[in-house]
Amino acid sequence: MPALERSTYRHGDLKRALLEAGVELARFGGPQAVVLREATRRAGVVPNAAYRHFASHRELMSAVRAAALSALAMAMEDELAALPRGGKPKDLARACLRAVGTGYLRFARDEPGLFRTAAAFGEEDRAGDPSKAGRSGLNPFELLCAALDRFVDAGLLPADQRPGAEYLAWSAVHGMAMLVMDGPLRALPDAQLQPLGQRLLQMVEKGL
Amino acid sequence: MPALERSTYRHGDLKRALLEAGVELARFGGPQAVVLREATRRAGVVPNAAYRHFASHRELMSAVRAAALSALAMAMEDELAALPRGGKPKDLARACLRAVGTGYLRFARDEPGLFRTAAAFGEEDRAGDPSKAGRSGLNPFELLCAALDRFVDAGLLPADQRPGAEYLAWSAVHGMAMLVMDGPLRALPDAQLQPLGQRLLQMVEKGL
DNA sequence: TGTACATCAGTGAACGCGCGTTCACTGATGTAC
DNA sequence: TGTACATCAGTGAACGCGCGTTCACTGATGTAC
Repeated sequence: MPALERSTYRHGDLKRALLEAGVELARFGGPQAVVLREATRRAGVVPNAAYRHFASHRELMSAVRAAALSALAMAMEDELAALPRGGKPKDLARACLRAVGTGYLRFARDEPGLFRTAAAFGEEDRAGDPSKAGRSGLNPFELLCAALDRFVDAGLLPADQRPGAEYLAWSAVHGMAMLVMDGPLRALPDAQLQPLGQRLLQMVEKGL
Repeated sequence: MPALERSTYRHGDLKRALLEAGVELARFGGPQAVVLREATRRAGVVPNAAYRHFASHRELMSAVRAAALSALAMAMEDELAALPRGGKPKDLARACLRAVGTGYLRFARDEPGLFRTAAAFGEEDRAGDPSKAGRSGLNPFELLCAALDRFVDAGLLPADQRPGAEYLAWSAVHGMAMLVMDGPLRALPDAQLQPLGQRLLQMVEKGL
């Protein structure tokens, strides 16, 4: 099994290459498609070479998932960054929560494979793992919590209703993300999906 | 590979036995665990015997999924049946929608493997397939739609808000079901999960 | 009522596949003298 | 500045596993005469 893309005996950056191959596999096939042997194939390396860098398939998978979570966090941050500056605090708080939800839904739509990988909760979750965070250093869940905290600060949500609210909001948005990815909303054109997503977020705002 | 549980050459009811074995596999391991060879093993039969009754693994899977959907529908109907008779129409309509959601969440909690199988939207969906329905003849989605129609009839939801509302409600409840099954709410004790589910349903009611 | 025969449910053996993982190895790299 | 050597990244070959599926078969059942 000679190396196809490489003239040197050493690869140079195999760990990164394997991770990138794994992410690419996840992108098109979801977590199921993250196959160690296929990642090594794409890196132009013999299967067991992976074991120099990952102790097991599980460990590679875990790294891929962290990358997917990080990408999701960035999609949410992109929406936050696109928000107009200034305005009334209440409007801003509303816009932030909406941006967080919109980013989540957009990522599920644009990158279903990566989204499914990020949402594969099966693997354990070390809190505060920076490899799962976006540019702000917050992971997707923390971004949601921060937006809800602003909601309370702006007086849009009674403080005694705050605990657990993150799971209510997350549920609503996560559910729609699932229906969009491989559920009955998969075939819905963007022009109809976009307003449906906004209605959902409005429901959360009003219902919290 | 002699039959272990059987003295006759013919099995007698192999199709049913395979389906039941498949459901049992799904119950404990989700859709991934529905393995044709294992189902035949449990039925005390040689692997290829399955092909007398199912054209492929896919077809067995599809039958198992229909059974899971049917069980889900029944869990929802159980909640509806437990509702007190009489009362004001508005209260009744609210209670119905809540019952539908509660049944959905309860099933996800009690039968995560079957729930994941029912929610494996990958397979195509023939509408009105009676094998996916509960005792009322309605499948889970149709039960939700019926509850929402009542909501409109009772004057709790403007008719122009009705289209698409099923996807908003479904999203919220489905999302929480996912978080409960293998997400961060998995470890939450029932005593805390129950009120959280009710808060979610209240959010949907208010937010629609 | 008894016998010949068609049907077809289940058998036995094998196929090719791809996976994760282990083992002993080889050879390029970089450091110590 | 040159050489000996330790390190360790990648090789080569193989392992056991379980899967879905195909083939030619066998033998119990039920029907037609």
